[in-house]
Amino acid sequence: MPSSPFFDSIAEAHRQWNARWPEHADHMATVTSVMRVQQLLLSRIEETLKPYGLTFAAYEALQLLAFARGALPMGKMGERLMVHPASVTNVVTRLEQRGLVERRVSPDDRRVVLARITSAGQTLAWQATEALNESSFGLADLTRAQAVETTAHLRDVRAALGDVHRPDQAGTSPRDLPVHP
Amino acid sequence: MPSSPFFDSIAEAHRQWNARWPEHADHMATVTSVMRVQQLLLSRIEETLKPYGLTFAAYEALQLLAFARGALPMGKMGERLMVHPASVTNVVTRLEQRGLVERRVSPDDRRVVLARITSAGQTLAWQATEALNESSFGLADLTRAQAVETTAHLRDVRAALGDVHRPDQAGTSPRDLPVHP
DNA sequence: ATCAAATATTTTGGCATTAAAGTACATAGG
DNA sequence: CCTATGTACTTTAATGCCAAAATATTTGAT
Repeated sequence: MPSSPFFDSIAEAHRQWNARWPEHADHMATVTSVMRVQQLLLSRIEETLKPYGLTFAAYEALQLLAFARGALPMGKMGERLMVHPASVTNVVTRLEQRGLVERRVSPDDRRVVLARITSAGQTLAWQATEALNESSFGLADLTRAQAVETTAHLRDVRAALGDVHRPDQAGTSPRDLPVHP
Repeated sequence: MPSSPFFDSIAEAHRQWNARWPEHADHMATVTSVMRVQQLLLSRIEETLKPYGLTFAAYEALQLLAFARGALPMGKMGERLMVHPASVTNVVTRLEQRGLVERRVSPDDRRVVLARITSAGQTLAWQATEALNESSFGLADLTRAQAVETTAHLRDVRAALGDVHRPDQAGTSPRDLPVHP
């Protein structure tokens, strides 16, 4: 019996829940675990990105544009990143101010704003990606096998949340649900 | 081959990463999965809590006080919830304005502020908890077995992140690392 | 006893996110 | 045409989070 108040705070929370609502304790523990891991990962990743002056949100946007061949419409970026359109406006504005990204109105449709990464942006994106890879995204102490297994289980969770089709029935009917309902 | 651009956006990202940095693609996919699941869970949970006027952060603080016997120091709340002290100040202020929580200075140490749940707060906490339990915290479509397995794998991840001791060696030496370094 | 260091909380500032309203543009139907 | 409706993006407002500075209080060392 450890002397510190909580050896594993999630196990402790599970016990408390189990004492009152045993039917729901397991799902509660899963949710709490996801939240906690996300919190820890995010802080490690942002620590790695800090030298490059990038938040994780900014990195994701920049990396998306780095992968893209040419320019992307703002709306497409929001879809891919699965964030609100206003968030795209925010992050692209800040990247643009630093000269990492350029905006221009689409010649085809003047409602559309296209974002394109600059060469300075490409350089920074490559460096930041290298740093993240080197740090294994904060998961250096996790074996690749553990990573693969965890991802597989989380895919089940995503399936239960409607983010993906049943894993054993790939290619059935693609879904095109709006991200922002 | 699905006709929609991304059948599973995480599998797609894994392929892209694997083509360039095969050593790191598995860890990247794990991180991306965690982030995505957290996002989906949080939005479901906040949807469930909306009728009670609670965000998830507010719910967690309120529930912590509901479980506590008496009053808790603000700092203790931050430790338990693993959030920044400023966040505790914020959320308690808002709960206090709604009459769900009361603040008072500790008689023992006048630097310390104690927070205690009111009876109105207890009632609301109980109702919100019932709603979350009913919704299985957004994971109603996940079996309990899947929930348990996922939690176990995430415990490995937490262990790799230093959040918990090695799962097979419980009770070694309790750690008392500060949450906010 | 006094003064420096540590502790507990709040304040301030910056960034992120969402919802809702506003602006500009495109398109389809009369 | 030209108007109604829809689309793409931005702006605004509210909330939340963290980091760092500020404030108040206690503790420890000389």
